[in-house]
Amino acid sequence: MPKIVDHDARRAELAEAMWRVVYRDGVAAATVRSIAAEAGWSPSALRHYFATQADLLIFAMEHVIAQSAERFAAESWTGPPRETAQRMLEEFLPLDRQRRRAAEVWLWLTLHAQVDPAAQARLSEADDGVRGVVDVAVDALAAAGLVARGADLGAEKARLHALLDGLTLHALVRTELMPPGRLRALLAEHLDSLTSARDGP
Amino acid sequence: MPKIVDHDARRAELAEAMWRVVYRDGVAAATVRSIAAEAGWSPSALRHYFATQADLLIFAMEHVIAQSAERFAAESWTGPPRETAQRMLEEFLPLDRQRRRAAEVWLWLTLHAQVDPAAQARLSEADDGVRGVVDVAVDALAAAGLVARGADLGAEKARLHALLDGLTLHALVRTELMPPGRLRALLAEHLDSLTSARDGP
DNA sequence: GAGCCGTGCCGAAGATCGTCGACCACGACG
DNA sequence: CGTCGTGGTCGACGATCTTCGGCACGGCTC
Repeated sequence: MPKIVDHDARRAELAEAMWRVVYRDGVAAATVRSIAAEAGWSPSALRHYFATQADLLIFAMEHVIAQSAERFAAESWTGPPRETAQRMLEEFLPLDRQRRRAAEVWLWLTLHAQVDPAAQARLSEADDGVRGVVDVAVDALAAAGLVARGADLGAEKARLHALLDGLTLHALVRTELMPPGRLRALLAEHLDSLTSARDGP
Repeated sequence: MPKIVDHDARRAELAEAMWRVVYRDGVAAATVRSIAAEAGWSPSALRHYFATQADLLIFAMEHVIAQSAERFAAESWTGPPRETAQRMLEEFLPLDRQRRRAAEVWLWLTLHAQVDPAAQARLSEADDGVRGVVDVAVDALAAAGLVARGADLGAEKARLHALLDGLTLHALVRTELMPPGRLRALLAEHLDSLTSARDGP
Protein backbone atom coordinates (compact mmCIF):
# COMPACT_ATOMS: atom_id res chain seq x y z
CA MET A 1 0.00 0.00 0.00
CA PRO A 2 2.61 2.56 0.87
CA LYS A 3 5.63 3.79 -0.97
CA ILE A 4 8.12 0.97 -1.36
CA VAL A 5 11.88 1.40 -1.11
CA ASP A 6 14.60 -1.14 -1.53
CA HIS A 7 15.97 -1.18 1.99
CA ASP A 8 19.10 -3.08 1.13
CA ALA A 9 19.94 -0.69 -1.68
CA ARG A 10 19.27 2.28 0.55
CA ARG A 11 21.47 0.83 3.25
CA ALA A 12 24.27 0.30 0.77
CA GLU A 13 23.84 3.87 -0.44
CA LEU A 14 24.12 5.19 3.11
CA ALA A 15 27.11 3.00 3.80
CA GLU A 16 28.88 4.41 0.78
CA ALA A 17 28.09 7.93 1.93
CA MET A 18 29.61 7.02 5.26
CA TRP A 19 32.78 5.79 3.62
CA ARG A 20 33.06 9.00 1.63
CA VAL A 21 32.84 11.00 4.86
CA VAL A 22 35.31 8.74 6.62
CA TYR A 23 37.75 8.80 3.72
CA ARG A 24 37.58 12.57 3.57
CA ASP A 25 37.49 13.55 7.25
CA GLY A 26 38.25 10.47 9.33
CA VAL A 27 36.08 8.27 11.48
CA ALA A 28 35.61 11.01 14.08
CA ALA A 29 33.61 12.95 11.50
CA ALA A 30 31.30 10.02 10.87
CA THR A 31 28.42 11.46 12.85
CA VAL A 32 24.84 10.67 12.05
CA ARG A 33 24.29 14.23 10.95
CA SER A 34 27.29 14.46 8.64
CA ILE A 35 26.55 11.12 7.01
CA ALA A 36 22.94 12.14 6.48
CA ALA A 37 24.08 15.40 4.90
CA GLU A 38 26.52 13.55 2.68
CA ALA A 39 23.77 11.24 1.49
CA GLY A 40 21.33 14.11 1.09
CA TRP A 41 18.89 13.06 3.78
CA SER A 42 17.75 14.28 7.12
CA PRO A 43 19.37 12.63 10.14
CA SER A 44 16.08 11.05 11.13
CA ALA A 45 15.80 9.28 7.80
CA LEU A 46 18.76 7.10 8.71
CA ARG A 47 16.83 5.67 11.60
CA HIS A 48 14.52 3.90 9.19
CA TYR A 49 17.41 1.80 7.99
CA PHE A 50 19.81 1.73 10.92
CA ALA A 51 18.46 1.74 14.43
CA THR A 52 21.68 3.10 15.81
CA GLN A 53 24.96 4.60 14.69
CA ALA A 54 26.84 1.43 15.54
CA ASP A 55 24.54 -0.54 13.25
CA LEU A 56 25.46 1.71 10.36
CA LEU A 57 29.17 1.39 10.97
CA ILE A 58 28.93 -2.36 11.38
CA PHE A 59 26.96 -2.68 8.17
CA ALA A 60 29.50 -0.52 6.36
CA MET A 61 32.32 -2.63 7.73
CA GLU A 62 30.61 -5.87 6.72
CA HIS A 63 30.04 -4.29 3.34
CA VAL A 64 33.74 -3.83 2.62
CA ILE A 65 34.55 -7.22 4.12
CA ALA A 66 32.03 -8.81 1.79
CA GLN A 67 33.59 -6.97 -1.12
CA SER A 68 37.01 -8.23 -0.07
CA ALA A 69 35.63 -11.73 0.15
CA GLU A 70 34.30 -11.39 -3.39
CA ARG A 71 37.67 -10.26 -4.64
CA PHE A 72 39.27 -13.21 -2.88
CA ALA A 73 36.81 -15.59 -4.45
CA ALA A 74 37.16 -14.04 -7.90
CA GLU A 75 40.94 -14.16 -8.05
CA SER A 76 42.41 -17.47 -9.09
CA TRP A 77 45.28 -17.28 -6.61
CA THR A 78 47.54 -19.35 -8.75
CA GLY A 79 51.27 -18.99 -8.64
CA PRO A 80 53.80 -19.55 -5.88
CA PRO A 81 51.94 -20.13 -2.58
CA ARG A 82 54.41 -18.05 -0.67
CA GLU A 83 53.86 -14.93 -2.78
CA THR A 84 50.15 -15.62 -2.95
CA ALA A 85 49.86 -15.72 0.81
CA GLN A 86 51.74 -12.46 1.08
CA ARG A 87 49.40 -10.80 -1.41
CA MET A 88 46.29 -12.14 0.32
CA LEU A 89 47.36 -10.92 3.72
CA GLU A 90 48.55 -7.54 2.50
CA GLU A 91 44.92 -6.81 1.69
CA PHE A 92 44.34 -6.31 5.39
CA LEU A 93 47.25 -3.99 6.04
CA PRO A 94 46.60 -0.23 5.97
CA LEU A 95 48.84 0.29 2.96
CA ASP A 96 46.81 3.16 1.56
CA ARG A 97 44.50 5.85 2.83
CA GLN A 98 41.43 3.79 2.14
CA ARG A 99 42.49 0.81 4.17
CA ARG A 100 43.85 3.07 6.86
CA ARG A 101 40.42 4.67 7.20
CA ALA A 102 38.88 1.22 7.34
CA ALA A 103 41.23 0.38 10.17
CA GLU A 104 40.06 3.48 12.03
CA VAL A 105 36.47 2.35 11.69
CA TRP A 106 37.51 -1.10 12.84
CA LEU A 107 39.08 0.46 15.91
CA TRP A 108 35.97 2.48 16.62
CA LEU A 109 33.86 -0.65 16.43
CA THR A 110 36.23 -2.61 18.62
CA LEU A 111 36.01 0.04 21.30
CA HIS A 112 32.25 0.28 20.99
CA ALA A 113 31.91 -3.49 21.19
CA GLN A 114 33.30 -3.31 24.71
CA VAL A 115 29.98 -1.90 25.89
CA ASP A 116 27.53 -3.10 23.25
CA PRO A 117 26.93 -6.88 23.20
CA ALA A 118 25.08 -6.68 19.88
CA ALA A 119 27.99 -4.89 18.25
CA GLN A 120 30.30 -7.38 19.89
CA ALA A 121 28.48 -10.32 18.32
CA ARG A 122 28.41 -8.88 14.83
CA LEU A 123 31.98 -7.70 15.07
CA SER A 124 32.98 -11.22 15.98
CA GLU A 125 31.39 -12.48 12.79
CA ALA A 126 33.29 -9.94 10.77
CA ASP A 127 36.44 -10.93 12.62
CA ASP A 128 35.82 -14.51 11.60
CA GLY A 129 35.93 -13.38 8.00
CA VAL A 130 39.47 -12.10 8.42
CA ARG A 131 40.42 -15.18 10.39
CA GLY A 132 39.09 -17.31 7.56
CA VAL A 133 41.44 -15.67 5.06
CA VAL A 134 44.37 -16.17 7.40
CA ASP A 135 43.38 -19.81 7.72
CA VAL A 136 43.24 -20.22 3.97
CA ALA A 137 46.64 -18.65 3.53
CA VAL A 138 48.30 -20.81 6.15
CA ASP A 139 46.57 -23.95 4.96
CA ALA A 140 47.73 -23.25 1.42
CA LEU A 141 51.31 -22.92 2.64
CA ALA A 142 50.98 -26.12 4.62
CA ALA A 143 49.44 -27.95 1.67
CA ALA A 144 52.39 -26.87 -0.44
CA GLY A 145 54.67 -28.41 2.13
CA LEU A 146 56.21 -25.10 3.05
CA VAL A 147 55.38 -25.31 6.74
CA ALA A 148 57.51 -27.62 8.80
CA ARG A 149 55.84 -30.82 9.87
CA GLY A 150 55.02 -30.69 13.53
CA ALA A 151 54.13 -27.04 13.49
CA ASP A 152 50.95 -26.23 15.38
CA LEU A 153 48.83 -24.83 12.56
CA GLY A 154 46.18 -23.48 14.90
CA ALA A 155 48.72 -21.54 16.89
CA GLU A 156 50.48 -20.35 13.75
CA LYS A 157 47.22 -19.00 12.39
CA ALA A 158 46.43 -17.18 15.62
CA ARG A 159 49.94 -15.79 15.73
CA LEU A 160 49.80 -14.58 12.15
CA HIS A 161 46.38 -13.04 12.71
CA ALA A 162 47.60 -11.23 15.81
CA LEU A 163 50.65 -10.00 13.96
CA LEU A 164 48.46 -8.69 11.17
CA ASP A 165 46.25 -6.70 13.51
CA GLY A 166 49.20 -5.58 15.57
CA LEU A 167 50.92 -4.21 12.49
CA THR A 168 47.70 -2.44 11.56
CA LEU A 169 47.50 -0.88 14.99
CA HIS A 170 51.10 0.28 14.86
CA ALA A 171 50.57 1.72 11.41
CA LEU A 172 47.78 3.83 12.85
CA VAL A 173 49.54 5.05 15.94
CA ARG A 174 53.10 5.35 14.62
CA THR A 175 52.75 6.00 10.94
CA GLU A 176 56.25 7.42 10.66
CA LEU A 177 57.78 4.20 12.00
CA MET A 178 55.53 1.97 9.92
CA PRO A 179 55.49 3.04 6.30
CA PRO A 180 53.86 0.62 3.85
CA GLY A 181 57.19 -0.86 2.85
CA ARG A 182 58.06 -1.78 6.41
CA LEU A 183 54.64 -3.29 6.99
CA ARG A 184 55.12 -5.50 3.95
CA ALA A 185 58.66 -6.39 4.97
CA LEU A 186 57.63 -7.39 8.50
CA LEU A 187 54.81 -9.53 7.16
CA ALA A 188 57.26 -11.13 4.74
CA GLU A 189 59.69 -11.75 7.55
CA HIS A 190 57.01 -13.49 9.55
CA LEU A 191 56.04 -15.67 6.61
CA ASP A 192 59.72 -16.49 6.15
CA SER A 193 59.90 -17.56 9.76
CA LEU A 194 56.77 -19.62 9.27
CA THR A 195 58.00 -21.36 6.14
CA SER A 196 61.60 -21.88 7.15
CA ALA A 197 62.47 -25.27 8.53
CA ARG A 198 61.76 -25.63 12.21
CA ASP A 199 62.09 -28.50 14.66
CA GLY A 200 59.42 -31.11 14.33
CA PRO A 201 58.12 -33.09 17.31
CA MET B 1 49.55 34.69 47.99
CA PRO B 2 46.67 32.41 47.16
CA LYS B 3 45.80 28.95 48.25
CA ILE B 4 48.47 26.55 47.11
CA VAL B 5 47.70 23.04 45.92
CA ASP B 6 50.15 20.38 44.91
CA HIS B 7 49.14 20.02 41.30
CA ASP B 8 51.07 16.83 40.69
CA ALA B 9 49.55 15.18 43.72
CA ARG B 10 46.08 16.32 42.71
CA ARG B 11 46.60 15.03 39.19
CA ALA B 12 47.69 11.67 40.54
CA GLU B 13 44.63 11.61 42.78
CA LEU B 14 42.34 12.29 39.84
CA ALA B 15 44.09 9.69 37.74
CA GLU B 16 43.53 7.11 40.43
CA ALA B 17 39.88 8.08 40.62
CA MET B 18 39.69 7.58 36.88
CA TRP B 19 41.20 4.12 37.15
CA ARG B 20 38.68 3.19 39.82
CA VAL B 21 35.85 4.24 37.51
CA VAL B 22 37.37 2.43 34.55
CA TYR B 23 38.05 -0.71 36.55
CA ARG B 24 34.49 -0.73 37.82
CA ASP B 25 32.50 0.36 34.76
CA GLY B 26 34.81 0.33 31.75
CA VAL B 27 36.39 3.11 29.73
CA ALA B 28 33.04 4.20 28.30
CA ALA B 29 32.05 5.29 31.80
CA ALA B 30 35.14 7.44 32.15
CA THR B 31 33.34 10.72 31.56
CA VAL B 32 34.50 13.95 33.09
CA ARG B 33 31.43 13.96 35.29
CA SER B 34 31.77 10.45 36.62
CA ILE B 35 35.46 10.88 37.33
CA ALA B 36 34.81 14.15 39.11
CA ALA B 37 32.09 12.53 41.18
CA GLU B 38 34.36 9.62 42.01
CA ALA B 39 37.05 12.02 43.18
CA GLY B 40 34.55 14.18 45.04
CA TRP B 41 34.92 17.28 42.88
CA SER B 42 32.85 19.22 40.46
CA PRO B 43 33.54 18.63 36.78
CA SER B 44 34.87 22.13 36.44
CA ALA B 45 37.55 21.48 39.01
CA LEU B 46 39.17 18.96 36.70
CA ARG B 47 39.87 21.66 34.19
CA HIS B 48 42.39 23.23 36.54
CA TYR B 49 44.54 20.16 36.25
CA PHE B 50 43.65 18.73 32.88
CA ALA B 51 42.69 20.99 30.02
CA THR B 52 40.78 18.24 28.29
CA GLN B 53 39.47 14.76 28.85
CA ALA B 54 42.17 13.29 26.64
CA ASP B 55 44.83 14.91 28.78
CA LEU B 56 43.47 13.15 31.83
CA LEU B 57 43.42 9.78 30.15
CA ILE B 58 46.90 10.28 28.74
CA PHE B 59 48.23 11.26 32.14
CA ALA B 60 46.58 8.24 33.71
CA MET B 61 48.05 6.00 31.04
CA GLU B 62 51.52 7.46 31.51
CA HIS B 63 51.00 6.99 35.21
CA VAL B 64 50.57 3.24 34.97
CA ILE B 65 53.34 2.98 32.40
CA ALA B 66 55.67 4.80 34.77
CA GLN B 67 54.64 2.41 37.52
CA SER B 68 55.36 -0.53 35.23
CA ALA B 69 58.74 0.95 34.41
CA GLU B 70 59.47 1.22 38.12
CA ARG B 71 58.55 -2.40 38.64
CA PHE B 72 60.79 -3.34 35.73
CA ALA B 73 63.67 -1.35 37.15
CA ALA B 74 63.14 -2.71 40.66
CA GLU B 75 63.10 -6.35 39.70
CA SER B 76 66.48 -7.97 39.28
CA TRP B 77 65.44 -10.03 36.27
CA THR B 78 67.92 -12.75 37.00
CA GLY B 79 67.35 -16.31 35.94
CA PRO B 80 67.00 -17.92 32.54
CA PRO B 81 66.73 -15.19 29.90
CA ARG B 82 64.04 -17.07 28.02
CA GLU B 83 61.69 -17.25 31.01
CA THR B 84 62.60 -13.73 32.02
CA ALA B 85 61.64 -12.37 28.62
CA GLN B 86 58.34 -14.18 28.80
CA ARG B 87 57.59 -12.70 32.22
CA MET B 88 58.53 -9.20 31.13
CA LEU B 89 56.35 -9.29 28.05
CA GLU B 90 53.40 -10.88 29.81
CA GLU B 91 53.14 -7.67 31.80
CA PHE B 92 51.64 -6.06 28.72
CA LEU B 93 49.07 -8.73 27.98
CA PRO B 94 45.53 -8.26 29.32
CA LEU B 95 45.78 -11.28 31.58
CA ASP B 96 43.57 -9.83 34.29
CA ARG B 97 40.75 -7.34 34.56
CA GLN B 98 43.09 -4.51 35.45
CA ARG B 99 45.30 -4.87 32.41
CA ARG B 100 42.28 -5.48 30.24
CA ARG B 101 40.86 -2.16 31.36
CA ALA B 102 44.19 -0.53 30.66
CA ALA B 103 44.05 -1.95 27.15
CA GLU B 104 40.61 -0.41 26.70
CA VAL B 105 41.97 2.99 27.69
CA TRP B 106 44.88 2.43 25.34
CA LEU B 107 42.42 1.74 22.55
CA TRP B 108 40.45 4.86 23.36
CA LEU B 109 43.59 6.94 23.22
CA THR B 110 44.73 5.36 19.97
CA LEU B 111 41.43 6.25 18.36
CA HIS B 112 41.48 9.75 19.79
CA ALA B 113 45.06 10.29 18.62
CA GLN B 114 43.82 9.97 15.05
CA VAL B 115 42.30 13.44 15.35
CA ASP B 116 44.34 15.06 18.12
CA PRO B 117 47.98 15.73 17.24
CA ALA B 118 48.83 16.53 20.86
CA ALA B 119 47.44 13.22 22.04
CA GLN B 120 49.23 11.57 19.14
CA ALA B 121 52.59 12.96 20.25
CA ARG B 122 52.20 11.97 23.87
CA LEU B 123 50.84 8.58 22.98
CA SER B 124 53.89 8.02 20.84
CA GLU B 125 56.09 8.67 23.86
CA ALA B 126 54.12 6.20 25.89
CA ASP B 127 54.38 3.74 23.04
CA ASP B 128 58.14 4.14 23.11
CA GLY B 129 58.07 2.97 26.70
CA VAL B 130 56.55 -0.33 25.67
CA ARG B 131 58.87 -0.58 22.71
CA GLY B 132 61.79 -0.05 25.08
CA VAL B 133 60.80 -3.06 27.15
CA VAL B 134 60.46 -5.19 24.04
CA ASP B 135 63.92 -4.04 22.98
CA VAL B 136 65.38 -4.96 26.35
CA ALA B 137 63.81 -8.39 26.22
CA VAL B 138 65.07 -9.16 22.72
CA ASP B 139 68.50 -7.73 23.42
CA ALA B 140 68.77 -9.88 26.52
CA LEU B 141 67.91 -12.96 24.48
CA ALA B 142 70.43 -11.97 21.85
CA ALA B 143 73.11 -11.30 24.46
CA ALA B 144 72.51 -14.76 25.87
CA GLY B 145 73.17 -16.15 22.43
CA LEU B 146 69.64 -17.48 22.09
CA VAL B 147 68.83 -15.62 18.90
CA ALA B 148 70.32 -17.01 15.73
CA ARG B 149 73.18 -14.99 14.29
CA GLY B 150 72.06 -13.17 11.21
CA ALA B 151 68.61 -12.42 12.57
CA ASP B 152 67.49 -8.86 11.97
CA LEU B 153 67.07 -7.68 15.56
CA GLY B 154 65.24 -4.52 14.57
CA ALA B 155 62.68 -6.44 12.59
CA GLU B 156 62.35 -9.08 15.30
CA LYS B 157 61.61 -6.38 17.86
CA ALA B 158 59.00 -4.76 15.67
CA ARG B 159 57.43 -8.12 14.96
CA LEU B 160 57.31 -9.08 18.62
CA HIS B 161 55.86 -5.70 19.51
CA ALA B 162 53.18 -6.02 16.86
CA LEU B 163 52.37 -9.52 18.02
CA LEU B 164 52.03 -8.27 21.58
CA ASP B 165 49.57 -5.55 20.66
CA GLY B 166 47.75 -7.81 18.25
CA LEU B 167 47.24 -10.38 20.97
CA THR B 168 45.98 -7.63 23.26
CA LEU B 169 43.50 -6.51 20.63
CA HIS B 170 42.25 -10.02 20.06
CA ALA B 171 41.89 -10.57 23.77
CA LEU B 172 39.60 -7.54 23.87
CA VAL B 173 37.47 -8.38 20.87
CA ARG B 174 37.36 -12.17 21.15
CA THR B 175 37.80 -12.91 24.83
CA GLU B 176 36.33 -16.38 24.48
CA LEU B 177 38.95 -17.34 21.91
CA MET B 178 41.79 -15.73 23.80
CA PRO B 179 41.82 -16.77 27.43
CA PRO B 180 44.93 -15.84 29.44
CA GLY B 181 46.44 -19.27 28.98
CA ARG B 182 46.25 -19.04 25.21
CA LEU B 183 47.73 -15.56 25.22
CA ARG B 184 50.68 -16.84 27.24
CA ALA B 185 51.06 -19.89 25.03
CA LEU B 186 51.06 -17.86 21.82
CA LEU B 187 53.63 -15.48 23.23
CA ALA B 188 55.72 -18.45 24.27
CA GLU B 189 55.39 -19.95 20.83
CA HIS B 190 56.63 -16.77 19.27
CA LEU B 191 59.60 -16.62 21.61
CA ASP B 192 60.33 -20.24 20.74
CA SER B 193 60.30 -19.33 17.08
CA LEU B 194 62.60 -16.43 17.83
CA THR B 195 65.08 -18.44 19.84
CA SER B 196 65.07 -21.61 17.78
CA ALA B 197 67.86 -21.98 15.26
CA ARG B 198 67.17 -20.23 12.02
CA ASP B 199 69.13 -19.80 8.83
CA GLY B 200 71.87 -17.23 9.09
CA PRO B 201 72.93 -15.11 6.11
C1' DG C 1 46.71 42.33 62.82
C1' DA C 2 44.28 44.05 58.54
C1' DG C 3 43.64 44.29 53.75
C1' DC C 4 44.54 42.84 49.10
C1' DC C 5 44.32 39.88 45.17
C1' DG C 6 45.33 35.65 42.86
C1' DT C 7 44.38 30.86 42.94
C1' DG C 8 40.90 27.39 43.31
C1' DC C 9 36.42 26.07 42.61
C1' DC C 10 31.59 26.19 41.26
C1' DG C 11 27.30 26.80 38.56
C1' DA C 12 25.38 27.85 34.33
C1' DA C 13 25.70 28.26 29.48
C1' DG C 14 27.15 26.96 24.67
C1' DA C 15 28.01 23.60 21.18
C1' DT C 16 27.53 19.05 19.40
C1' DC C 17 26.25 14.57 19.63
C1' DG C 18 22.84 10.23 19.40
C1' DT C 19 18.28 9.04 19.89
C1' DC C 20 13.25 9.45 20.14
C1' DG C 21 8.39 10.93 19.36
C1' DA C 22 4.91 13.57 16.91
C1' DC C 23 3.53 15.00 12.64
C1' DC C 24 3.06 15.45 7.40
C1' DA C 25 3.04 13.53 2.49
C1' DC C 26 3.00 10.41 -0.94
C1' DG C 27 1.43 6.47 -3.36
C1' DA C 28 -0.16 1.62 -3.90
C1' DC C 29 -4.03 -1.16 -3.12
C1' DG C 30 -8.99 -2.04 -2.61
C1' DC D 1 -11.34 7.61 -5.85
C1' DG D 2 -10.58 6.97 -0.91
C1' DT D 3 -7.63 4.76 2.73
C1' DC D 4 -3.87 4.01 5.42
C1' DG D 5 0.73 2.48 6.00
C1' DT D 6 5.40 3.50 4.77
C1' DG D 7 8.86 7.05 4.23
C1' DG D 8 10.49 11.35 5.66
C1' DT D 9 11.08 15.81 8.34
C1' DC D 10 11.14 18.63 12.29
C1' DG D 11 11.76 19.48 16.87
C1' DA D 12 13.06 18.15 21.35
C1' DC D 13 15.46 15.56 25.00
C1' DG D 14 19.29 14.00 27.49
C1' DA D 15 24.12 13.50 27.70
C1' DT D 16 28.53 14.85 26.60
C1' DC D 17 32.85 18.07 26.61
C1' DT D 18 34.23 22.52 26.99
C1' DT D 19 34.05 27.55 28.16
C1' DC D 20 32.89 31.61 30.84
C1' DG D 21 31.72 34.71 34.73
C1' DG D 22 31.73 35.03 39.48
C1' DC D 23 32.48 33.82 44.38
C1' DA D 24 35.46 32.53 48.36
C1' DC D 25 39.36 31.32 50.71
C1' DG D 26 43.91 32.13 52.32
C1' DG D 27 48.74 33.47 51.95
C1' DC D 28 51.56 37.68 51.45
C1' DT D 29 52.44 42.53 52.32
C1' DC D 30 52.23 46.48 54.99
